[in-house]
This record gives sequence, C-alpha cells and structure tokens, in this order.
Amino acid sequence: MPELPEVESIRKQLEKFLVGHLIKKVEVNWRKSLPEREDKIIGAKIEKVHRFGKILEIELSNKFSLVIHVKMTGQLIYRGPNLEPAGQLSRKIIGGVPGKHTHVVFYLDKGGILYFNDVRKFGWIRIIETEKAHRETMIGKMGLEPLKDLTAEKFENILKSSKRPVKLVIMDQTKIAGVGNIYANDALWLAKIHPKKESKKLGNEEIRDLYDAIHKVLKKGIEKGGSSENSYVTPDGGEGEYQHFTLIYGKEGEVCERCHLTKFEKFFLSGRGTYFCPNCQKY
DNA sequence: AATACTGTTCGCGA
DNA sequence: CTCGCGAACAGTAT
Repeated sequence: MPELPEVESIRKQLEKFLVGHLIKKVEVNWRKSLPEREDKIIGAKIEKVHRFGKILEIELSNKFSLVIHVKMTGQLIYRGPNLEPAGQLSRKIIGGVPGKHTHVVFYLDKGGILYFNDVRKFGWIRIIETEKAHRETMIGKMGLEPLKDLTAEKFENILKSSKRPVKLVIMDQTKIAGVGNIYANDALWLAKIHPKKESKKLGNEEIRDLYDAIHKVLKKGIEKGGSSENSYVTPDGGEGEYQHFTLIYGKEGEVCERCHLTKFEKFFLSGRGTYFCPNCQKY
C-alpha cells in the first residue's frame, strides 16, 4: 500500500529493472491514467528513479519525467530480463498482466515491459518536463522527507503550529511527505498519543516520542518491503511483509499487547479508519 | 443481494 | 485557515 515504505520499495526495484533502458513503445488503454501524449518519451532512456513522499519520478534522458502516483490500488509490474528468480505473480494482481486492469504498458528495449495496473483507476502517470514536474505537480508542494530532512526541531514546529488533530497533521503531505493511514495509526500507538489530540497541545516529550515512532515504523515498513494488507505488490510481482508486523492498524477488537488491559477500538477521523488503545492513548 | 469498507487526494461548502 | 464530506472507481467482506 502506497505510503512511503511501499513507494520506496517500488522505487528500489524500478531502479534495478529500468535504469539504462530505452522506451520503445507505450500503450495507453485508459486515457485518464496517462493524460499526456506518449510519443514525447519514445526513444528516451531511463536515467534515474526518484521518490518524493508517495510520488515516484522516473527521470528520462530527454528532459521529461514520468511522474507517478499509484494512490490506493495502482501497481507497477515489471516483466522481462533481470527478473530473477521469476517468482510467482501475486494473486493481488487482479486480472493479471496484461489484464482488464492494465491501463498503461511501457515496452522497453531488450524485452522488458512495465505494466501499470490499477483496479480503482485513482492512480495516475504524467509525462512532464523534469523541471516543471518539480514545480507544478504535487512534488512542488511536498513536505519534508521524514527519514531525511525532518529534524526533531522542524517536527516540533510543525506540530506546534496546528490546532488540528495530530493524526491529520502527520498525514498532511504538504507538511510531512509519505506518512499515510497505516503508519500514522501505528506511530501514534507506539508513541502513546491519541490520534485526535490537538497537535499544538502535545508536550515536548510526546513530540519527541512521536518523532521517534514515525522513524521506527517507516524504517520497519521499508525493512519489510511494505505492507501488502490490501493490493500493494512490488514490481517483481511479489508482496511486502509489513502487514504481519502492524502494531495497531486493522486490529480492532484485539487486546493491546502492551498494556493487556483493553481492546483496540476504531473510529473514523476525517473519513479514515483510526485505531487506538483506550488505555495507552488517552484523549 | 445489498451495504460497508478500502492505501489517496482534491474540491466544495460551511 | 479549518473541517467534514463527496467524488474519482471497482473489488472484497459481511
């Protein structure tokens, strides 16, 4: 699932599979998945693969970039050389590749193929000049990278300048890049903070704990290759493992393994499923 | 069969 | 500015 650890896992594999290859042909089956004319990138070489929060950028040799957001169900799947071992395709790739949910196909030299599958069609790929992409897509409004630029001091400033519930603040992509629903829930449980607590009312110790907790869950997520609880798969067609290590996400009704006193509860905050331990995370 | 829920983000009206 | 809500879609679980 496309939060920072998932997108970073995709990025690493794409880097391995795609860099150095030429784009020979592009097929677009669903125009909304790739609005720009695909002929702009035919013959271009794939130079680098970057990640900004939950956004991927495939930088090409001709001043253009492919900017990609997979949203909830977008999948980038590679088939071709360097795919070793050629493991089983995850059954989470509904319809297969290519299949009824394959909206864009990139044919590379030497037989490599990159498929963009997306059941819900919320994800998108844009072809934009590299510089412009950094200015005008979501990348331009992206907040700080939690594992790079987000210092404890900056984090404190962000939290202390908002009256919104802390969970919404850490998920605000214009402030902090890449934290989504799963990792936000897990980090708040780890730091023993109620998701609804007003951000600026957090104490210094809570802020520090949350800062550490965010680092911890994101690193764990990356280490486990992301969470395949739902439809996330890696470009090699495999799955991540974080879903077996979630702290609280998806565990409504289970007894808290830290305090053993209460069961996890769930409510909706701004439309998103929000989990908490009534004992560990007091409002 | 019908309804609720799902990782994300944007735009609207209050 | 903030908030909640519906929309963009389609599949799965209950």
